[in-house]
Amino acid sequence: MKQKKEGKRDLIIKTASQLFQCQGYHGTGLNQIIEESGAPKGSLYYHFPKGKEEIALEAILLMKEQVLEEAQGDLNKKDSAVEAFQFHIEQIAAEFDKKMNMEGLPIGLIASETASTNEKLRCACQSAFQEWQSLYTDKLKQFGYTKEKAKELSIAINAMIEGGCILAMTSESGEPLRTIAKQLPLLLKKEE
Amino acid sequence: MKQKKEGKRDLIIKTASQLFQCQGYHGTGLNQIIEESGAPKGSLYYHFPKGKEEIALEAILLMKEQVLEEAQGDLNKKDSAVEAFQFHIEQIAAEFDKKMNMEGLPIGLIASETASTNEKLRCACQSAFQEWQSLYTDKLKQFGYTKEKAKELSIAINAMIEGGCILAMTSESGEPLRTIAKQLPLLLKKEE
DNA sequence: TCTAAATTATAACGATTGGTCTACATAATA
DNA sequence: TATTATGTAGACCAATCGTTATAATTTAGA
Repeated sequence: MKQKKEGKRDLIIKTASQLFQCQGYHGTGLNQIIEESGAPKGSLYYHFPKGKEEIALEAILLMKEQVLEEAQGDLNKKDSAVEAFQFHIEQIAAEFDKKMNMEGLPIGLIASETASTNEKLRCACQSAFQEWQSLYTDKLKQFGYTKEKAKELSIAINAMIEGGCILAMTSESGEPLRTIAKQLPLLLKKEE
Repeated sequence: MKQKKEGKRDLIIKTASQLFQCQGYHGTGLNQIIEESGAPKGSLYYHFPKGKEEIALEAILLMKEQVLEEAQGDLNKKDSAVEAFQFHIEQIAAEFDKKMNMEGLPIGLIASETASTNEKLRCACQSAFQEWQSLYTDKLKQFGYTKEKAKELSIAINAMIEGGCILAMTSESGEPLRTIAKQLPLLLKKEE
């Protein structure tokens, strides 16, 4: 009952999330979401009466949660800030080396294509970025950085990862992200 | 003659370039390009018989050239790598503070939304990134970095700027880019 | 078992999309 | 001026888009 109810709706969100990361909001049509999720078209509007935008808002939440979860896990595995963030970025890089699944750009793609035309989606994306950056800030503070510095670095790291994912997608390789990870010892160097 | 010939065609490319940076390839329709450029629809297919993709390829070249020109100019104005790149990034940040014009994401947006579905566009974007990175590499070498280090840093800087533009668009402010510029002294610190 | 609610199937809709085509207009050249 | 080359206007097309609506089917609960 409850399991089946959550199934189709969640399947749509999950599939939409993946497609939006790879092709963007405008480049992904509802028919493709339906086909790839296996969900019925009648269900789409039943579950999401406000249509495509509503699906996108849910997809953005899912992207945010997924990255939060992965980042949390990765950042908890190491004892220093440099190692932790390098590990996290290298995990992302590894995803781009798998030829089977095309990896995408979480949040950043849908954010940049809709920022100027859809205020709801822009706000949802901004919220997601803020949460990611809060996690990074908290982690950096735990590693001994001042609140101010942690805040700045979380923005820089977020930008680097988003930009790195763009380069990875464009070059079809995780290499740019690994290059970025390699610069972290300097970027995160604590000043005396 | 030649002036008028270049006029409409270039106007289409310029307008398309701007719209693709703000809304992406799929989020921009040909009718909007025509309306905003003032060019005639008959001319669109006259000048670009291969259609939308052909316009996009030209738009990508223009984006590349515009950023190359700006970066070249900015980077030539300062005596140290840190100052030069900070200046360049701060110039970009300032563009996002102008409320009149919505600023976009050159190359990165069209790259990320088409990387998995359009090989020609992906390759054109990859080419553009390579040229930007080559300029950064050359400049860093001039400032005394080893070839190896210069190459790595050019990738990291490119990623930071692209990612920073995404954050700027999403937050409707140049502030994330200024925060990024502030991290450059450490990132570009020369190791002894 | 029956009833109500939830979900699905499917056709249709209006709008927009990128593209084609033809006649006409304008500019350039001899 | 006449001819050629270049460019424009605007109608049309098929396909796709996101959405609506209704009937049918399935599920859940009493």
